[in-house]
Amino acid sequence: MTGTRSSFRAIRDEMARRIAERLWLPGALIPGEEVLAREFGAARATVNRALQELARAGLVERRRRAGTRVALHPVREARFVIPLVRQEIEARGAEYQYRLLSRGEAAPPEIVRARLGLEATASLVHVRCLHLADRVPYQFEDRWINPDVVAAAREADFAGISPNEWLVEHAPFTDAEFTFRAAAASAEEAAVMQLREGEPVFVGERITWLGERPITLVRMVHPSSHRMVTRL
Amino acid sequence: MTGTRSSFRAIRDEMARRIAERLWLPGALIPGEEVLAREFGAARATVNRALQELARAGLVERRRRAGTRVALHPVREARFVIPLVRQEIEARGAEYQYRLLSRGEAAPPEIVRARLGLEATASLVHVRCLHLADRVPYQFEDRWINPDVVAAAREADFAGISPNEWLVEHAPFTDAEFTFRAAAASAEEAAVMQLREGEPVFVGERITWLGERPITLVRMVHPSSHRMVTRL
DNA sequence: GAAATCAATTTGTATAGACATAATCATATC
DNA sequence: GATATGATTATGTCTATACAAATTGATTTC
Repeated sequence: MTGTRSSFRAIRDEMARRIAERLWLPGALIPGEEVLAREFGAARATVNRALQELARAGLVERRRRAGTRVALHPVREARFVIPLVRQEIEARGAEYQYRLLSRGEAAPPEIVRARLGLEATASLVHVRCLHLADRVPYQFEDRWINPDVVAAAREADFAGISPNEWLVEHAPFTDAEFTFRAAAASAEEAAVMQLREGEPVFVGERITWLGERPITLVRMVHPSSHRMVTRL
Repeated sequence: MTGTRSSFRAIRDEMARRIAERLWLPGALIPGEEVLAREFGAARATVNRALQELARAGLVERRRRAGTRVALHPVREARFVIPLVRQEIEARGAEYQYRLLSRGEAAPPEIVRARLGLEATASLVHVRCLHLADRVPYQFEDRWINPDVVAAAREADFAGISPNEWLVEHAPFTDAEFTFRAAAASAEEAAVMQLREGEPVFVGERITWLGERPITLVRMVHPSSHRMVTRL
């Protein structure tokens, strides 16, 4: 193939094709970087970059000295973009509205201790609000903020700006954990979202940390019409 | 910082720290690669690699000639690993069981045409089965396979091996679309999963293609105790 | 036969240098 | 003033080379 216009993209795609078309069978050892570099008429570093991308995508597994082999069970991973609710709604061409439902401070141990791993004495800022798309409830946000990390949260006015967006501006994070599941709407959720109690809802939860310190826990409740989609 | 042990990881993490701690503010232009290379005592290529990773993670935005700036709205993305059901169950230390419920061929237009975009005449292999963890229903799998792409699916014996695993072995794919949502259990789903009708279930759907040609559509139904979790 | 040791091999990473590419800014032209 | 043009500059990519790190396989030692 010498003479072909090479680039790590072209090489990566060609190798992905060979895997997809089973020219390189699952579990099989593929040629070493030097051999491939000669075949593609490129430097080893270029082939290396292509292979590293395939490895990151889960198509191949690489080990020093052992070489590179086609993944037996392509443990593919799906990536979901997590935008701001407002952007998500506006991207659909819908009108965005925001409504603050309640705001307070509390320290329920099942949140403070069990979920965030904080001392039982720590009190948290608690905000409940609703995001609407074309005047229909889109997401109910139930959020707890740790003011020991984000002191300004005590004074923040969440009537005009959602805690979602406020935190993006004021509280950088280094780590996050996402959970998604189905649940039955509680009486409160049903009332707020204009659903019947017990109706299925799609629930996302996110905890974020700055280093070791938890910043915020948020529970996001969507009606069952909500879909989370991604393309690999 | 010359003299510090450098590596693209160390440089990447140091820059991530500066962003997290707001030494580099959102929207701000950060120094160019050459300057950073001098500061870190590394080659420009090394700084480049570090910056590319930060860009991929969504922490910075880079444009030729314009330079690199800290992302204003870190549109973070969550990555979910999609393993085989069996691996998922065994990874929890639970006993895996598989049960074939039905197997046939049909061509319902709402699947053939509307979902897969095939000619109305195309008939599909239809498999329904159940995956159990410690003898409790874990996932109900309702799958349609396009035998025009995977001819062997017509003869495959799905009593011993789940279509899930069979397809991984026999049908490579190049593209996939994932959808997740909450729904109410249908009468059939409730019966199979030992739930009450209308109870919330967590539903995943996946369509895969080989090039332009659809391979399979699968609907995966989990009880509402199911959680899909990821970190960062 | 089991354990320890060592050499060989493959990927991982760093580097300097080069050119490509895209976008910006200033300038010239209509 | 609006539009084209071109120089400039920061990032994008490739190359050749070098050494590091991990792991295998063979060899030696007990």
